[in-house]
Amino acid sequence: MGLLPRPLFTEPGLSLAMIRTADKHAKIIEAAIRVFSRKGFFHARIADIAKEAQVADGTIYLYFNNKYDILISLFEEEIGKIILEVKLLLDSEAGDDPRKMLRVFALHHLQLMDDRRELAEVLQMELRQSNKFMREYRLTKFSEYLDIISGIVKQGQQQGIFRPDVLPGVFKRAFFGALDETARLWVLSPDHPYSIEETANQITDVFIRGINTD
Amino acid sequence: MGLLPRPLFTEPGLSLAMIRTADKHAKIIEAAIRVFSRKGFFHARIADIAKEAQVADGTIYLYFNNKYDILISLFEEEIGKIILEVKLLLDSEAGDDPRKMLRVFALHHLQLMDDRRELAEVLQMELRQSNKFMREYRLTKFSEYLDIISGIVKQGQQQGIFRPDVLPGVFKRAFFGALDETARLWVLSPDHPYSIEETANQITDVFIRGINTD
Amino acid sequence: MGLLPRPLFTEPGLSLAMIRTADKHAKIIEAAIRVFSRKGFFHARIADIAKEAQVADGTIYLYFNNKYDILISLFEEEIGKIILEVKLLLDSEAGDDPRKMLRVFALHHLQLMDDRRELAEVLQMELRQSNKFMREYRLTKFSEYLDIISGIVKQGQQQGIFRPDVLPGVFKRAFFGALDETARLWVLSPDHPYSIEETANQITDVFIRGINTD
Amino acid sequence: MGLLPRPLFTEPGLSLAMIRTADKHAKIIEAAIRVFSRKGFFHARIADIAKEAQVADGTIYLYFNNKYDILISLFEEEIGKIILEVKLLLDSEAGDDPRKMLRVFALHHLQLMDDRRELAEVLQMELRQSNKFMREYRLTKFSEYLDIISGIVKQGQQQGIFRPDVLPGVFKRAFFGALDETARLWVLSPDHPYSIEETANQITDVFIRGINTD
DNA sequence: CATGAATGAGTATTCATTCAT
DNA sequence: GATGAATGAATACTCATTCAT
Repeated sequence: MGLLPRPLFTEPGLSLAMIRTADKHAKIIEAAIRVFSRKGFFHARIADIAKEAQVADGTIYLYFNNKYDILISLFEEEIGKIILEVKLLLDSEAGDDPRKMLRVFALHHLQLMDDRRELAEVLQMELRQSNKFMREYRLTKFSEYLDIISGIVKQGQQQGIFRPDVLPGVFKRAFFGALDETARLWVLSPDHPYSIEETANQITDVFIRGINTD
Repeated sequence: MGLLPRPLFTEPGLSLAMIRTADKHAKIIEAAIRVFSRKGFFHARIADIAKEAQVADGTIYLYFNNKYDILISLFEEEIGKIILEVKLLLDSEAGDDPRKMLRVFALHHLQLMDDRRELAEVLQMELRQSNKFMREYRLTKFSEYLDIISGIVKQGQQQGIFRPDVLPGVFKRAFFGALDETARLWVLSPDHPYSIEETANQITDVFIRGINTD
Repeated sequence: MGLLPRPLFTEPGLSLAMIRTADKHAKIIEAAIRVFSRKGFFHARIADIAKEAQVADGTIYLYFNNKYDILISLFEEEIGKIILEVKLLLDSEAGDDPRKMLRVFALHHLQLMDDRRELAEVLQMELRQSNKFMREYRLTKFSEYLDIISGIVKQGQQQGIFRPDVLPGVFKRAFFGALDETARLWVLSPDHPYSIEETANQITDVFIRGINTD
Repeated sequence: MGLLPRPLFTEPGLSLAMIRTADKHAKIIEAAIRVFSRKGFFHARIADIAKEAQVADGTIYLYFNNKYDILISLFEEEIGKIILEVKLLLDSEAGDDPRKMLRVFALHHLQLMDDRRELAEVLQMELRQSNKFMREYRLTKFSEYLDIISGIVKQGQQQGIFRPDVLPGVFKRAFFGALDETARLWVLSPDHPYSIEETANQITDVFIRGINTD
């Protein structure tokens, strides 16, 4: 590294075609986020997504098996990105302090839901709605996201900072649920009375006090 | 005339027709809960609900304006019942202790979600899913349900038991979200590793420690 | 005759029940005229007619076999009345002059269509629309109405006033069609530029000149 | 490049796609004429028209907005064609003689109604039936058709052949009504006792004598 | 006779998906 | 790969008619 980076499009194994392909795939996902957030999954039409992505209806089926596959892919890919983001942030900003880590996680989650309103709506709405269909699918990335929380808890317990009798598997759901239900309010009524930081701190405070030893 | 007591069914406000009407209405709501939980709102057919309720398709439209109206009615009526239940329980079992009250609320919520799995699924799924459509509707009953929590918090703050800097409006969402996300897991995978009581206590412990003064 | 007329309701064979029956029958026909004219036959609902007639839906089926039967009855009865009216008028006002008779017929027809707008609409619209179904039915009264015209023509030919080579069976349709198409315009756009008398005269003038000998 | 002539199907304004599109549109209109004439507008099912046109149900909605739009398009297009036809015929066969023109118009109208029985039925039936709905629509083509008649009358009046006191706006409706009511009989009972030519002449005779100066 | 709640057959329209070009 | 015209299955809702009261 440090030498001239090879231009992306000449890199072996990443042909022009593959880039174009990746482009279309991404364009469709992005279009789907906008359309799903605007109309909801069921009321969104493939034609809407195609128009938004500036491709033909049929083109979508070159990249996805069916409408539902777009939703699943969207979830896994976007949550995948979020996981990378939050892990990076935890490394760079929270040091080894589990309390700080929970704070960083909470703030990041709420900020994300506020910054990327359309994505938030899709994750909020459809993640739940689709319970029924999600049963078959393993939402592996979503589990991975929740496991960041339980990981923090375990680390805090090993450090003796968090009470050992708290079940990490219960805590992760409670913590995530608390954050997400709060964010859901914002999606519904965008003018929130308290700032994101304030809210994130309020919630984290309660949970940290709740889990601290002594 | 005048001597004979009027037969019960002519008593104003409770005619036979009204009883029959109430019956059908309830039968349809109950059928809808089962069908929505089985297939989800969008995949549920009016014909399915009619069959399940043992009425003709058209009969449903004598009691509800449209498919969506069934969902809304179902919400408001069922949550209305839950509110009555939990308020009664708080009165009879929690005395004036806000900590006890949170515990009772949590246990009741989780138990309900576990006992009435089908209703739980509908509330879980469709409450979220329908964000899009709910915007127009005021989910008044749902707000009322959440306000029970903030009411408890305020009472605790007045008694000096809970920290005054906790925002009841944030706490109510966090607490509800924590409970509901936990219950959601059970709806998806019914075999939960920990008992309901244990889980309810874990969550309430965290929140009570988190909100307690000192 | 000349003696006291027996009151209708005591006349043997015309019981109170029969009168009430006749009342309901008439009320329904009148309601149907209003509703059909407002919405057209197909869009009119039995419930609309029942409401307009202030009877229960089911009551209609005590007096008519089905929706279509109302339309047919309406036609035959109303046209029956019109025939009586116009024949009376011809007797009293046209003497034995076939030219005068055509004039009276034309004026009466146009005036009727103008005075009873709702009936006019039904006759105009549905008479045509229902071609398909009318095929089975013999619209005997309608034929009788047209035959008044051909009767006049024949009389005029016998008197040597009208050309003998005019076919009465063709003339009757042409004359009626001319009047009715004119009236149809009024039903559509009620503000007609010329008076009814003027229009009736214009049309009759053309036809009388057209059929007069030399 | 540049030497070879562009293949026909890339010629702007007449692509293969456009030809195919025109085909389908026409096929559907033709099918609709047959089906509407057989069953009437209201009893005709979209599925019937699709089957008759040998396309899928959904295909119809690529060319028309809804069922009613098919009827309107059918009217305007078919009457448009008839107008062209009759104008051509008037030019080639009637010279400048308004009497001859009326004769040509009458014969053409009756012949058309006889030759194209199915179209005749639709125009007869539905044109009337749909009064109610037609009010919103301007039946521009139909007006144009009637205006051919009033145009002839005006021309005759300018030439001093027709009486100046005849109102062209009344005459056009009377003449059309006479022809159309006659044709309606044939649609109902196809075996007409007199030939088309004879009937056309009878009617035109009456009207020409009726409108001639002295 | 009168009622009106209940019935269930009937259908226009939508839209995910395919496939010939 | 890309297109978008064509497909046809799927379904909420209406309303004429019946019949128990």
